[in-house]
Parts: sequence; structure tokens; C-alpha cells
Amino acid sequence: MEARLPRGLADRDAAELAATAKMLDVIRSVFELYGFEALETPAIEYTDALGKFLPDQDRPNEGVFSFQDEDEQWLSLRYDLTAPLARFVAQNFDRLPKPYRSYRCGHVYRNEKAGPGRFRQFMQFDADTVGSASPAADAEICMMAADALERLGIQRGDYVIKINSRKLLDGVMKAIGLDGDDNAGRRLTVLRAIDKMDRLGPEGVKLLLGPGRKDESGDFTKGAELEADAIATIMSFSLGGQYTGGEPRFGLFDLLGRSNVGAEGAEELLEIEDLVRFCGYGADRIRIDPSVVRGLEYYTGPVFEADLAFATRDEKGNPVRFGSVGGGGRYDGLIGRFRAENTPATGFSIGVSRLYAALKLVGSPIVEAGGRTGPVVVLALDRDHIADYQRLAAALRAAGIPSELYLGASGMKAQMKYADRRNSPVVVIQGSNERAKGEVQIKDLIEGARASAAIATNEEWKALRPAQFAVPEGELAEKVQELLSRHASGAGAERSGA
RNA sequence: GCCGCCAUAGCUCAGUUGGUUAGAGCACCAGAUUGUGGAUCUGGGGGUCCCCCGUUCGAGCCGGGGUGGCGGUACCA
Repeated sequence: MEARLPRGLADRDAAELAATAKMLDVIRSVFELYGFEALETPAIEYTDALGKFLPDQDRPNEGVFSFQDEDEQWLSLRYDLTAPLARFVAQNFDRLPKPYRSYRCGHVYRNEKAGPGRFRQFMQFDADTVGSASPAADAEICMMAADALERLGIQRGDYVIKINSRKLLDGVMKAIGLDGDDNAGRRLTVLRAIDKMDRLGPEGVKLLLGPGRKDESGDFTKGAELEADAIATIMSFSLGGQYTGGEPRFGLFDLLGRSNVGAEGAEELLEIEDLVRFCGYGADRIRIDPSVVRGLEYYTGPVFEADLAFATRDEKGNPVRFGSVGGGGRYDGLIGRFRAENTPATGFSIGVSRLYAALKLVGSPIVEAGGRTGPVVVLALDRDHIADYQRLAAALRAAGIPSELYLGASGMKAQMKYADRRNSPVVVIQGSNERAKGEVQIKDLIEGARASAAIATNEEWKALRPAQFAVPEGELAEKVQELLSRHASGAGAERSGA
């Protein structure tokens, strides 16, 4: 049988786990700084709680991983952290403080085609305010998202939080006569087309709004078949609406009419913008972008999207499109599905896995391994004295130094290579000579590697035994500790100097 | 799902008009060295040439079908 992994899934090694843990710590600290508290919900929910049944069928949507319980009820792996939160809030409504501010982190699952930066299991870090309809809640969420990205080491200008409003989009649909139930299908097509502005550009979007578009492989996508002036209206809205602070606000009110739901959405957006500007967040960080659409189902008002502005390339130098590294919005109807009374809510999720992949690809220091060290390795030279070696390792551990006895069956050279590969800072050597004298050899692998640069021949290398010294057995832990702290402060000095 | 490209060692790839025992670099293992990482040198292990069927005296190479991978597109709630 071949050992293999389904597409869109990945194993994570020590370096990646360490880098991810660092990212999570940063995000958590920012979210807590804004007064959000931790909550965990399970990875599995009833499918109906996620709202993911196929229309007019009693089977779950194909995009979600689903299976049936013993009682034949459908269960699904969560596909985001928002729907489970809504379930939790509805279930515990009476005992939660309102507004309820919480954050959660975990893997979510989507049964979709995988690609670079697109996984079938990935991690999200999510924060939500439940029970506030105020645009202040939305503004705060956006500022927090910007703070989190910057604290992760993404330079200002290298990311942007784009905001738009579902109400605004609805208003535009109405303005071009696409309101009403009859036009639901075409509205969807139009919104999806607008959403592709980033990827396909204005020309591609125009084709999708009109006759349709043929892609690079020759495949044809049917368009919305709108009239030319309707297309022009949408395009001027989606493109012309992008502006930076201080410019005249887009002439939407004329288009929408004051009483339109679209005008209401615009008012809310502008209020959010005023709030973030007042707090010192400029258009380089948070800006209105009417081409943002995002999820089509549960968002009811403002929607947010975090995009990286820098270009990324894969190992072969091909440009890679990562899409958004976070997103969110207001979902005022989601909790009401479980309760008689409706509850407004807004939130934002950081796509940790995708962000990690993007940062890794551009070699960002946040996710580089940098200075990761393995355990001290006690070499096992003499098979009859394993207990002695085990005791040496135990002495090191007692002093709080991560240590291990080499447990393989190979010779000394292989053991040295093993230590090298484990990133060990130090190996401990005790052969019969040392044991007779009650000593151990401490070999400093970091200093040794440095010294090896100047050594040309193996004879010289072996004869010199660089960075190696003998100490009495009783002083082992103490001397190793000294050596480790010397390296730690050295590395620290290098870092602060750089 | 639809469209396109691709499939030879762990990885990256050569492989002549269809011809005998399928190669290289890197990686891995060992030796040179009774007990010392790196570099160098020498040697070694490792292949269902993705699978099946067909054409042929003969297929890694040609044809058909399948599977898998990559990319585009759709979907992404």
C-alpha cells in the first residue's frame, strides 16, 4: 500500500508548529486586548445547525464533509467558526453577558478543490461581538483585524482591510432593476462577477456581467447578460467607489435614492469609516471597496476582507494568488434561526493557514524557524553502560535541560549525524577512558560548526576536536547550562543587532 | 464538475527513428578513521519507466482506455 495523503491536507512539522504557535499567541493577545474572551466549540455539529442542507433535498451540501449518526441524523465537520458560535450563543443565551465578545481558534473543513493557499482542513482565528447592532462594533472589529496583521509583522501598506456592505450591493441591484424574487438567480451571477474584480480585472468582470467569458483553457463561463447601461452602472459603482479619505464620497445617494436599503447600507459604511478614521486608521489600512462581496449566505450588512498587497511567488517563481487572508461581516439573522428573537452580530476570521503559507512564501521572519534548537544528545557508545548514559540524561533533565539518550543502534559517527540533524546544541560523550576518570566530554555543536568552516581536511578536523572539553561527571548539568546560556545570549545579541 | 498540460530513483530531470543490462545531479547509507558532525575522495542501496489493453520480431518511447498530479475555470455556503 502506498502511504499518501488526500489533496488539500497537510502534515505539519516541528518548525511549522512552532511558527503557527507564535502566530496564534500574537493574534490571541490582540483579541484579548480588545476585550474578547476565549471559547471553544467542537469540530462536529448537526448539519442543520450549520444550515447546510442542499436546497429542496434532505442531503447536506456537497461542500461540507458529512456523515450520519447512529440515529441517522446528519452530522458535519464545521466549515467556519461563525455558524457554531451562533449555535452556542442561542443555546446559552440567558447566561451570557450581552453584548457577548468572544474569540476562538480551530480547524475548519471544506470539501472543495484544493490549490496553493487553499486547503480542505485549515485554521481560522475568529472574533465576534454578539448583541450589538452598532456600526461601532463593526469599526472595532476592523481596527482589531488591522492591529492583528501588523502585530504579526505585516508592514502597514502590505495589507488592507476592505469594507463594503451587502445592503449597498442590494441597493445597486435594485437600481438596475434586478430586485425581486424573479431575479434572484441573476443577482447571484452579478454578485459573483463583482467578486472576481481582483482576479479577472474590469474586462473579465464586464464579460461575466454581459455575454460570458472564455478562460485560458478555453472553457466558457456563461454571463449575466445584462444591458450595457446596467453593466456600466455596476462597473462605475465597483471601481469608482474606491477612494481614499478626503475625496468626495461616491455619488451613490443619487443612484440609490435616500430611502433605499442601499442608502442605509452606505450610511452605515460611512459611519464605520468615520469611526476608524477618528481613531487614526487611514485609508492605507481600512478602506471602503465596493467590489468586495464575500459570502453570499448569512451576511446582512457590512462585510470585511483582509488582503495582502504584496505579490507572492512560488518556488518556481510563478506568481501566486492567495486571495484574502481574513474576512468577516455582520450576520444579523444567523442567531435568530435558533430563537424567537433576533440578535445582531458581527465578526472577523483570520485565515491562519493561508496567512502562514503566504508569509512562508515571501520568507517572512515571523514564520522562519530562527534559532530552534533540539535536545542535548547523550551518545550511547558502550552498550553495556546504557544505564550510566540514561543517568547522565536524567541529571540534565533534573536541571531543566531538554535531553535524550541516543536510542538507536548505530555507531558514533551516525550518532553525531543524528545530533546534528536534531539541531542539538550539545552532545555528551563518555567512553571507557572518560568513565574511568569520572569525566564526560561536552561537545559544543554550534561552536564546532563555526570552527569547521576554517578546517579543510578530515584529519585536521578529527585531530582538533573543535569546541570539545572534559568536565567531572558531577558538573555536567552545570557546564552544559553555562554553554547554553552563552549561546542564548549570543543569539539574542545578534538578533537585537540586526 | 468542465477545459488544458503532465506522469522515468526519495527529489529535480536526461533518455537518440521503436532496439540488447534505463541514466545523471542532489539526497540517503557505508568506507577511508578502534571514539567524533562539516568538506573531499571511493563505493553502495534504491525503478512495476503510473495502470490496463492494443500495434510490433521488439514499447520508457506509438495508439486507445483508466488512474493520479498540476494549472485554469466553476462552486467556495
